[in-house]
Amino acid sequence: MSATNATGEDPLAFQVLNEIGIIAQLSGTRAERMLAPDLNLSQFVVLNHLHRLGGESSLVRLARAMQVTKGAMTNTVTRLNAKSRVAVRPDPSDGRGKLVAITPDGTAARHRAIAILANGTAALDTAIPADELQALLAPLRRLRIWFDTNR
Amino acid sequence: MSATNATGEDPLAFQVLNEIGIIAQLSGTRAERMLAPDLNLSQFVVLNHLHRLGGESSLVRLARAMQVTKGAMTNTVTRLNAKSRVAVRPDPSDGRGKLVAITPDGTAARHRAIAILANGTAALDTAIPADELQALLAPLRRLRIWFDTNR
DNA sequence: AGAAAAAAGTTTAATGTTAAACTTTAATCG
DNA sequence: CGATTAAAGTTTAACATTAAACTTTTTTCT
Repeated sequence: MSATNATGEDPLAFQVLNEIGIIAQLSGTRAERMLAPDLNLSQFVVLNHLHRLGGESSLVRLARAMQVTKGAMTNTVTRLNAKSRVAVRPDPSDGRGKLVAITPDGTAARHRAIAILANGTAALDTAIPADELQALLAPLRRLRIWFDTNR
Repeated sequence: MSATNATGEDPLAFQVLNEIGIIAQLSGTRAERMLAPDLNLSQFVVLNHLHRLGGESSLVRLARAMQVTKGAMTNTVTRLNAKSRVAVRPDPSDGRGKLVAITPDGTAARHRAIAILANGTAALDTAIPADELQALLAPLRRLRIWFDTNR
């Protein structure tokens, strides 16, 4: 059984994942460049998550949400904490745990980042119609959920 | 002007790129795990590219095609060469350049990798209908081309 | 209650990446 | 031509990440 079909093309799933991989890399490095040197992308994603959450979260929950290891999250939170963009306190109900919350400084940094990134994708919004982006969203979510479930 | 709309949601482009980023990460680490320790993903992508190309390519062209730096490609090609999966020779028409070609060993490694990866996404093919994947392809290509053009 | 297992977080070594400096060769242009 | 500029490739330092070992605390089980 060959993985390439009669036309010599890669299987459909490969093609889709290949496009997704390239887009992720290009948009990721683009975002990194736009945010640097104030924030890196990992730090922004954590701030954004905490902002949406509204409250506190633990390191392990953050690591799971961001799909990184606990060690990587230790690193990211340590750097955010060093710039007072998050506040970290011991979990009063669990001696092992810590609780991480976004600070006013962190909220301000997130706000600046959102403005920068939105500005950076403004041209995209004009190049690709909103309904086309909208149509992508549901299937992409299904894909993401599948990978998230089957790992 | 705020980047979040009246419902408090992220802008559409953010949501799409966020899903894409997560899928890329999950599918990438999945592929890495499946290929290890024989190949890593970068090496596979280079072999796959050279196979499709059919001929030789230079380091810089490979680096551009894979969207990585020249340094990263030096690293990847050096490792592939060490396992005789590519052959490297000086470019006869340019004293600075090198030409990289896939070897029979490289073709075999690629073939094994394709089989492994196709097997790994077989479940995906049953979970997500082919026409849904097919429908994703064109808009994703447009997105990829936009990011590729505007960097 | 006590022992064993699991979970939260940190640390370490290894890996792969980028950006930038550098060497060598080719192309440009005055 | 000769000098400058650009391009191909390598090397280096810095950085983010992972996997795995480790410590501390909590949960589970008998």
